[in-house]
Amino acid sequence: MTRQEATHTQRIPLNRDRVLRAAVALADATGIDALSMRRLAQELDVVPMALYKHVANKEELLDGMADAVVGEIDPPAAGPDWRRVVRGRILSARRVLLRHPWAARVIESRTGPTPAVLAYLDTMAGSFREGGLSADLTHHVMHAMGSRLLGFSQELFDTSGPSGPPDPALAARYPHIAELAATAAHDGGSTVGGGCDDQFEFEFALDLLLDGFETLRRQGWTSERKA
Amino acid sequence: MTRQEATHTQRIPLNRDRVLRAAVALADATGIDALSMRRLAQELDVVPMALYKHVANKEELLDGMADAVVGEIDPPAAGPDWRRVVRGRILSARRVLLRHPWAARVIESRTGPTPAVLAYLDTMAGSFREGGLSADLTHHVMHAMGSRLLGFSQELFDTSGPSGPPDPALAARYPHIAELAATAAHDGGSTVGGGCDDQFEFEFALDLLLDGFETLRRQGWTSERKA
DNA sequence: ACTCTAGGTGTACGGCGTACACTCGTCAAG
DNA sequence: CTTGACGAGTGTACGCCGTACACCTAGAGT
Repeated sequence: MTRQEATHTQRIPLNRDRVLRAAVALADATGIDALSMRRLAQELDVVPMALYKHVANKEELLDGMADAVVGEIDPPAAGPDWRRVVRGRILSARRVLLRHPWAARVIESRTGPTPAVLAYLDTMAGSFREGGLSADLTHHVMHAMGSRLLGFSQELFDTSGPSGPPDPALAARYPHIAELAATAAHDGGSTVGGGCDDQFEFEFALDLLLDGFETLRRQGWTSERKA
Repeated sequence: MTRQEATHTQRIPLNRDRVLRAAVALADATGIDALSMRRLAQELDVVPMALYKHVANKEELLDGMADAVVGEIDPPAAGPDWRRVVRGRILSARRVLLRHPWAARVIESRTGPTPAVLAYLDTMAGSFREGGLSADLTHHVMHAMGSRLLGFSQELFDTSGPSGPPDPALAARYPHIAELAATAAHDGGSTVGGGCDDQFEFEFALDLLLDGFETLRRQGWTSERKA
C-alpha cells in the first residue's frame, strides 16, 4: 500500500462471474457481433489472454452467458391450473429474452444443453406432468413447443425496420403478403410483418398449443406407434 | 489457342450462379463454419478477391445461398383440402432443409427477407386464403407457425450425439427429463432427447397447429382487439 | 526464507473479410 | 488496324479475430 494507491482503485481480481456479467452487459449494450474477447478484456481493464484463466475459450464464454440469461427466468408459480403455470413461466422467459435480444441466437447456437437450460426444461417438464399429462404426451408436447418454451417465437425476420409506405411494386409481386400487411393496419402499416403486435402473436400461438395439449390430455392421447 | 490449351481445361468464367452453387456445395460438404471467402475461392480455383466481382460481400453471399435453398422447395400442390396442401409443402421444405443442415441457421440469420423467401411466404399465405381462412386469421396463423413454415422445428439441441448410457447422476438432478428420456425407449435410449423420432415430433406439432387453425376457421375466428 | 501457485502479461501466429490499385483479354468504335 | 473502354481476375496489404505459449509476479503455506 506504499505506492500508487490513489492513481486508480486497486483491481478487484477477476473471476468467472465478473467475466460473464461483463460479457452479458457488453452484448446487451453493443450487440453480440461486437462481443470479442479483446473488446471484453478491454472493458475489464485487462489484457485479452487474462480471460482465458476464467473461461476455456469463447464457446465456453457463450455457454456461460446463455446460462446466466436462462437463470433469470422466474421459477414456476404454484397453482392448480397447469396451463396458467406453464403460460406464466414461458412469458417470464419471453420477458428475459426481450431484455437480452442476442440471447436467443446464442442459446440456439449451443451444441449441447447447458446446465441452466437443462434445469429449466426439467422443471418445465415437471409442470406438465403435475398437470396430468402423461410422460409420453409431455415428451411430444415439449418438442412441439420447441424454442417457444424459452420464450422466443423465432420470428423469421425482425418486425422492426424502416417501415416506409407500402411499395406498390412489391404488392404486385407478393399480393397475399400485401393483403396480410394491409390487414395489420394499426400504428403505421409496413411491408411484410411490421406493425404487428409481437406479444399478441406469441400468445396466440402459445395458447393455441396449450389448448391443443389440454384437449389431448383429456382424451388420454397416446402415441401408439410401435417400434 | 496457341499455347497451354491442354495443361488444364480453359476456365469457364465465374458468375454469380456458379459462385452460389459452389458455396452451397461447400457448406453441404464441410459445414457452414468452414465456409470462408478464401476457402470458397480456392474451391473455384480463383483468388479470393475474384468473388467480389459477383457478390458484394459475404452477407450477400449468404443471402444468395438462402435463396438458392428456399428455391428448392416444391410449389404447392393443387387440392381441395388446404391442410393437405399446406402440410405437403411444409414437409417438402423440411426435406430441403434436411438436405442442407446449415440452411436453417443461415436463413434465421438474415436480417431481412430475401426474394425467394418472400415468394415462398406469399404462395403459402395464398394457400391459407384459398382454404378459406380470413386474411386476419392467415396473418396470425403464419406468425404462429414461425420457422416451422420453412420446415425447421428449431430443435433447441441436435438430437444426435454420443448417446451413452443414461447417467444416473444426471437422472437424479433432472428427474423429469430422465423420465421423458426413459419414455422414448426405442433404438438406444440416450440422455436428453436422443432416440426421438424427429419426423414424428415435427408432424405432431404441425398437425396440432393445422387442426387448431381449422377449428378457428370453422368458428369464424377473428381478432377483435381494438387499437 | 523458500517454494508453489493462481492470476495477469506480452508476443506471436494463422485465419478472416475486404479495400484498393493493378493487369490483361475482349470487343466495339474510330 | 488502332485504340480505348470495360469487365474479370490478381496481388498486396490492413486491421480484426481467437488463442498457444512462455513469462512474470504477488501472496499464501510450509
